[in-house]
Amino acid sequence: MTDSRHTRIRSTARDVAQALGISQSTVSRAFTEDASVSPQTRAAILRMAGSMGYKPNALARSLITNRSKIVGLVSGSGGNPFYADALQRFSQHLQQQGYQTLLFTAPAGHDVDALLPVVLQYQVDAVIVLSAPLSAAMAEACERANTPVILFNRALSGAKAHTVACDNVGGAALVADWFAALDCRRPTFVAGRDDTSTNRERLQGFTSRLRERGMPLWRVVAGGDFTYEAGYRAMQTLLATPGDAPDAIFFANDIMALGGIDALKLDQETAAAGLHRRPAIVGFDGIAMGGWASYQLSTIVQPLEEMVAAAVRIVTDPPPEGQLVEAKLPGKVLVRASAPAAAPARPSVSPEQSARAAVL
Amino acid sequence: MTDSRHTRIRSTARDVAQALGISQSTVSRAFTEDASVSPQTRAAILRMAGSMGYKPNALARSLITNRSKIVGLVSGSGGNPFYADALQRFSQHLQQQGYQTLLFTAPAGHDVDALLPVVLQYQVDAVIVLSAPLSAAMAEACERANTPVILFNRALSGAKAHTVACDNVGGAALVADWFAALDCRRPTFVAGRDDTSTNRERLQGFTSRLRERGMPLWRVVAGGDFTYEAGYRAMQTLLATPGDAPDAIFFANDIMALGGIDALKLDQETAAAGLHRRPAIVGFDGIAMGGWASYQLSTIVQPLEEMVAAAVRIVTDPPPEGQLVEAKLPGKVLVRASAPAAAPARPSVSPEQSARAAVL
DNA sequence: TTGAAAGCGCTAACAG
DNA sequence: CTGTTAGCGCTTTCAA
Repeated sequence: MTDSRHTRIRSTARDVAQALGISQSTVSRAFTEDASVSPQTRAAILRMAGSMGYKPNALARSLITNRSKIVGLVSGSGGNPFYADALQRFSQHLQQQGYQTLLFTAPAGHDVDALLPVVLQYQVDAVIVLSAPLSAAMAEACERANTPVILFNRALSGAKAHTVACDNVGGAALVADWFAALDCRRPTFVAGRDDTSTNRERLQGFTSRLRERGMPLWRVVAGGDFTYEAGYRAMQTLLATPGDAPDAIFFANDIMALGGIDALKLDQETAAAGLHRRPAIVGFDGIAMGGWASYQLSTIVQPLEEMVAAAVRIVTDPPPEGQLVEAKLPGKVLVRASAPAAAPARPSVSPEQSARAAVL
Repeated sequence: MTDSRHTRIRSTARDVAQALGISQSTVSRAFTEDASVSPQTRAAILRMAGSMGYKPNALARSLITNRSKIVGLVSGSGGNPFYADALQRFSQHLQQQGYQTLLFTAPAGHDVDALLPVVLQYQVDAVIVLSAPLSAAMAEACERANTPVILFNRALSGAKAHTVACDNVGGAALVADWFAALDCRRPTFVAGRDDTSTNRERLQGFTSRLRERGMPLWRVVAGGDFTYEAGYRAMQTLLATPGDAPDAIFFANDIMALGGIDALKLDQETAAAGLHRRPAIVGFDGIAMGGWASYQLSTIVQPLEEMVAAAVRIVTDPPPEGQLVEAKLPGKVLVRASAPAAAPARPSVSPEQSARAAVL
């Protein structure tokens, strides 16, 4: 009576060795890049292994080398395309460096604390946290387990974790400059989840640069969430008192801005068209949908590829013991139709960039 | 001179045992659900483990149990939100069943063959292939390695692999019925990648149901790709000869349809508005963006949640040896503004249903 | 209920 | 260059 669950018969290094009448360790060496095996033996081994379908067991290897070549990627469950994109790139970059990605998704609304013990059981070489909050306690647990943690676009003050992020404060300041150059009178911020560092930093960077320029922040609308629906509702709120509309709106991220644009469109269809001037709209992220013809969203583009590369580099070339990386990469202005380019004269946005608006 | 890479000191079961003056195997038992340990010893062990930060090493466990509780999830690199959504759900469902997800992403344009050997080295309990083609040869390699393969929304004739998919043929037939009820004269199909089973099946289901109803397929436009841009260009092609426009278009998937809608909008702004009547537009998938106010895309919704659940069930409750699952789940019509609802009795449009178009 | 011992598949000394 | 030996951290008989 054989338990079928225990019947995963895959051939082992010993099987190959026996078939060839050589020692098991020689077989092992044939699969190690810089081990001393004669070319003939190696060739014979590889041929035999091929015909027997043998491949070294990565789990057994990890046990002895103490390095699993697995990275735990912990992510929230929001539907933000920016993070879907990031996830794909992480997977590809890591793969290319010989690492595997073990994916964990936090249930909606939860933080990732409950997941981490499991992640650690799989002996991951590092943990990357991707769009979900992590408690300081858990960061410490990783520290104790000697597993580096990399926070991607998340800040966690005082925690022993590496950080790779877009310069949210600086990016938001660019938006303030932009609105100033457009001579806007009623700059408005639509907030996402306000317990996130991205939201706080974008609001803060926006507000303080406006203040530096002597412009008061006209209004802040709480979206509550980084979603299309939240952006849509926020715009409705803003349009509720018709005589009192903003002339420039900075949304906490792109997908909210898309919702806002849609709400605005509907409103302008309803009201006598052209009754109030279209406000300038700017988002943050640089997701593909912003370039779609219906939106033509102006935005601050995060240097996603570079950010991912930076995070992966921390995994592949770990910094000296005890040293924490804190990378903050600058975002770039992308001008499309939703907010006109600023005039050249003042220290703000260059006009030549409006050429980049073409969608196809 | 200690090699720092080998210095991942995490406490082991032996450490805990020594600290408690008991045997290592007792510690092991404390972490197994139905092992015989006295409640007191277990409590003591768990407490000590907690304070030492000990957790069983999942890799070592896999080595002996011959089950890794890891599922390899192999995916293509397209930016289709439908698959991003599927990925998230897989991750959550598997997690909930105590399985981990090892993620592999095929480089753009490639099939997943090159990835599979690596996947197998990690001793995954199953492989799920998600939006990328898999060769029959590779499916066989998995078979030899005794690892079940589950193809998600992909067909592979003759291969020893389980299959979970939406009923593309049936769904496409629903679109044909719909267009017939609308009394369309020029039903058109915009194709995606034509080396995919999804594309073939949707075209075939559409065409043959049209034929059954005595309606000729008016035109097929090759998109080339399942992308927004491809849909956009296809629509431009269709609009190139103005007197000769289709009155109903079925796009191979949602995201192409969104591109098509945008191209159509632009065209109608340019041309004297209302010159030609808006064609009915229907997509396939049911992605969130289809519900956005700018699009209001009518579509065939894939039962994604059920499909994922079905695939995961194959992993958790494997069918008897040698038996292959072939699940085909029905899609559902979702009426929004881009294609009017068909009247129940007669082939005409009921106006009241356009009320369902509201987005929020 | 507990401990001792064997061994999963592999890598890494150490001899030869 | 190759074989022998000793474990990596764990589960699992088998006795006690």
